[in-house]
Amino acid sequence: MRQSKLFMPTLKEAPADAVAESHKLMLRGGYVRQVTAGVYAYLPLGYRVLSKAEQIMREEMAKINVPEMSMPDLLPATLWEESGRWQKYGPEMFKLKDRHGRQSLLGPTHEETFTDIVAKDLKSYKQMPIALFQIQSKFRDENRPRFGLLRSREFIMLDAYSFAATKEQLDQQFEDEKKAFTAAYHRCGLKVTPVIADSGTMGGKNSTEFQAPAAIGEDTIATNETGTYSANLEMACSIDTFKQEEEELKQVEEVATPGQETISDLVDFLKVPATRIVKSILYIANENEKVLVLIRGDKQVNEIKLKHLLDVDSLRVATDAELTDITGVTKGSVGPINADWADQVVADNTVNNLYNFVVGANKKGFQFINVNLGRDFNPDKFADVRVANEGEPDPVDHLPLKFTTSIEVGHIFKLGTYYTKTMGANFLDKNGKAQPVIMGSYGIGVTRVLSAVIEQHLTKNGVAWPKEIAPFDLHIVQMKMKDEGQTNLAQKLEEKYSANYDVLYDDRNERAGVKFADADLLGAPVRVTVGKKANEEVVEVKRPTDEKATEMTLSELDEFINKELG
RNA sequence: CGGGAAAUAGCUCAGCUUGGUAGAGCGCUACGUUCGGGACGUAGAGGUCGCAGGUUCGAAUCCUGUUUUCCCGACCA
Repeated sequence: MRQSKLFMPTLKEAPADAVAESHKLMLRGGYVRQVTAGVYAYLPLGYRVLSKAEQIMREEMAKINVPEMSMPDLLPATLWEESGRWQKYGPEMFKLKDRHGRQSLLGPTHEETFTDIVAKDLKSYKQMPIALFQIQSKFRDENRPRFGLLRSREFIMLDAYSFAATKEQLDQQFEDEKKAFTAAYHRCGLKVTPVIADSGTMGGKNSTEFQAPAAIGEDTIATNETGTYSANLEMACSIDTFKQEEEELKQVEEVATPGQETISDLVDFLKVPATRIVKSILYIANENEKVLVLIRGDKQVNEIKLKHLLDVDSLRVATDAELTDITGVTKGSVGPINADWADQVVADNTVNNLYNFVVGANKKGFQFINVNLGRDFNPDKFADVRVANEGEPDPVDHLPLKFTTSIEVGHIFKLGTYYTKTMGANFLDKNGKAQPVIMGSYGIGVTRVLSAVIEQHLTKNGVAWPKEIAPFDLHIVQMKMKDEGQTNLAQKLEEKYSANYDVLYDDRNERAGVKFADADLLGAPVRVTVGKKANEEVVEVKRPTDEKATEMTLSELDEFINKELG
């Protein structure tokens, strides 16, 4: 490809709107342009990278015998009413009406469509296990699109769906997909950690996220140094290292703590450590159930864990008005004693084994001190509902947890029979008995992969593309277009290497500085500069991470390219 | 959805407080000089100042409304 013909509008300065380094680079390098908030056009360079990443993913799917197909973007609401997600999915769905007034939507994911079109056609256990995938645009009306391709409203996703007759088959399919995904990320040059994850609105209990550590990530993952434990912070568990010495039980006392609302207020006011105070927070589950959650003062409640524990669709902290309405007191005075208004009292495990601690007295501006479990109150259940802290031992090997921000580049789910049951996709098992098909779903955010790869491969002046997804393998940069010797050599190299590689030949009549700057920005794995020594058939070769270029003869170049690009 | 900021040339921004015919740098075009790390000079092209109302003799500037974009958070994957 001749660079003079490639629409590659590079910028010296990044638009002020861009914050993430990957976003800036994609705009500066001429990979993408924004059309509207969270919607991007892929220019030739961006499209090439995208296509290469998709090709890798196609190959990895083929290796596990999963064929490609394509579902429509435009879907009828009726399908989603069948699964119950027309309501449940919420405002994130792009909904629209056609001219006949029929409700439609732009697909944010395709569990329903695959259940309808594929699962319902699987009539016998003999047809399974089987899986299919597609790569297409997905639409999610994100509340707040940001960071370029990292959180956009229209994005490209690879989504695979598996159909099994038995749990064992599903487990095997899940492992196959996990392997294929891992291989695809690896080939894209992306460092990825699989972590324990929350399955959100997708349903199912067992899900794994693929997280790519990066400076700009929206997620935090907790891992130990050996990698034997890794979880999204939303799901991470850790061992509580605090231990209170056993004490003689003292008499409960009510003390006035006027105006003290927070734990740190009470620490100062009562002169006790936060570990001797139990925080009480009122949650509203499914908009009707009042759940009082207790946790030791130095810890925080993990709402995702709580949501799983309670097995509810919605969960939120009660508003100040609701709190007063329900308990009669304000923040800071709520507690578990005489809390008849609570439908359920859940205590985090950190509350166990405390002695003579402080809780709200359910009387405005008062606390009880010297409170003890069993004697003064009993929670309905104990559970782990706290946010893990960095440095605490992991639950597997008891090694300290390290937190890393990262980008979610994929998520795989063991869906089970939720969709097939609600939508009625049954098959006959060996005994001739009707059973719902057991499904799994597997997604890679293809456009996120691009952002993540860039985030992980930034250089001083651009990016160092991993060779398998670089927009071009070889960048031939001719210094002087008017020099016939240089032109001859550059064209000779272009022709020779185009047979096996993607070659970009910078044939623009630009100054050397401009060409070098653009070449750094582009970051092809191998750059060949054709300059002064063209007539001696000597070129300069540089990889994006090399400090300096190296002079090479043509045969040395040949060897180098074979070694670098394979 | 709560909070904050912004919208003036392709990009980065000034001008607005104190109303008076639209500015700079980079980029673009032409010519000349230069020619291996985003050159220099000269001459140009390019903007209904987001949109709609209002105040005024006169609005980029003041007022009202509206749209869009970005950031922090909540939500979500």
